[in-house]
Amino acid sequence: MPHSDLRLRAVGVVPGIPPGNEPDPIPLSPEDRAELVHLAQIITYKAAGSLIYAQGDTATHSFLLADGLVRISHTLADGERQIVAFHWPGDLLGLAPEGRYINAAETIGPARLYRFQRQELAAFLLQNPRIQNGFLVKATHDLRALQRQLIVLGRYDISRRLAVFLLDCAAHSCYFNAADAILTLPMSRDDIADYLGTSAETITRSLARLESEGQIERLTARRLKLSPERLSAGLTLD
Amino acid sequence: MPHSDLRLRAVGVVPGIPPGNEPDPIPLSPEDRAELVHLAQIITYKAAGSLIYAQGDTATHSFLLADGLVRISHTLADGERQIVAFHWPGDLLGLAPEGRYINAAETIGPARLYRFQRQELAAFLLQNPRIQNGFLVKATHDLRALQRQLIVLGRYDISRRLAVFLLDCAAHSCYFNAADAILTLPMSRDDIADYLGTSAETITRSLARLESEGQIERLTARRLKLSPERLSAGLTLD
DNA sequence: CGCGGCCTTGAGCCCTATCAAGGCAAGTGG
DNA sequence: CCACTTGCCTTGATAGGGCTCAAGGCCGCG
Repeated sequence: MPHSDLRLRAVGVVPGIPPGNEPDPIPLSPEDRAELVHLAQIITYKAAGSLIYAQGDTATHSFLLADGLVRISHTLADGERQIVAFHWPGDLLGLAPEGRYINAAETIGPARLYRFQRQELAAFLLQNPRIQNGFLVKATHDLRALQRQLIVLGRYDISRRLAVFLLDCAAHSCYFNAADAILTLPMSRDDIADYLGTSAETITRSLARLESEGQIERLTARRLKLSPERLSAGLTLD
Repeated sequence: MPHSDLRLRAVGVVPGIPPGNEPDPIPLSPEDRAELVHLAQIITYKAAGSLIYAQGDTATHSFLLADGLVRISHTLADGERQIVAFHWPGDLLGLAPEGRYINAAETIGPARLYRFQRQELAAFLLQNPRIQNGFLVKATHDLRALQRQLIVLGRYDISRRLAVFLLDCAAHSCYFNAADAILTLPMSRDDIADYLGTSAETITRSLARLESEGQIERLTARRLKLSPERLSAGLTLD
């Protein structure tokens, strides 16, 4: 292959003012990327909802998502589920510090990932400070993204959580057509609800509310026409 | 000094079954620690509520908390505040990926920290893979802690959020006396509320509720006698 | 002793969870 | 091609947890 699609996704600061624009990835030299690819095995999932690893499994591998969308979820003893993150191409998965995965990782639609043996990867990173630095920067980005989600869950009502979420989705060009401002949601109401700390019914009602306020237009359940300016108008992030 | 108090705090998996026990820090060799100390400047704050850095400030330094307690908060445009983390000794602060601090960092009581020039630290880490690896592991721990907080905010009612929080506090021996199970809260109701995504009034009411259920006993506003088993009984985490 | 910050308590209302039922769309087998 | 099934989405009714506004109490400090 001429040059692989291995990359480390950077996280923008805010609900991006211009949706459809993804920030530049965290820099990795072509040589470094080649070395990583060399170390990795490519895993492909064709079906949606495939389990990449389960909560509680022995953590044998780490992953780098090349293509597709993955949800990271944690199920409580009473069956409640919280989705802790959606991972897009360029995101790292399974960097569990302990011997076991804390969360489950499942595909949403087809996906392709690079798979690394944890021990091998760890040893490799120690030998390659620049790449390890890329991983550290990536972890820092992910920390910031989680902090922002914490703010959203802690301080926003559901409509605003949803507005942030839709804008976040719109930042990924694969699901958002900037030309006509149409977002194609790849995940179910349940997934969105479990990500935003609410219920699927409330997601539906909030979408209806956003529509009545002219912030979005529901073409079908999964196809939404966004008005990015109106969506971000009510938000106070940054 | 014989051996410094520089260390990288590890994060335990759960509301620790035996409170008062802190997990072993992330390993750093004495030489590595000495090098880090050499690179750092020591900063001391005597007053509570001292500003270490403000939201939006140019990010010139990173910090490692040696002693004391620090809150990391983000204030929204409408004045709402969310506390994104409390930092204990051994935690890293100000690892902002961009040029500016996203959040503010303020002391809660007296504090002492190691301060690093960001650029210097970055260059140093590139030269010292083992130390950089320690930082990467630390970031991974922090990621996990944030994920857990996300689960708590997304799926728990306020009483249970509070139970988790109290157990977390009790994991830090400086504020928890394991002998008599007395926790001395270092922060105000407002701080707790802004951390748990609720209001100070609700914190008070939830404390009252926990007391009526025999999970805690309020000696004074800031001194609580905990029943760790009962507190963790209602929780479903892990 | 008095002041101010912090904590507690109360009342009313709104948002959202929950339970329940119905609609829609895509896929399957006859 | 159509009936049926199944998963997902929407809508309704109701109850309750938590927010907000407001006032009063407590404690530490000057």
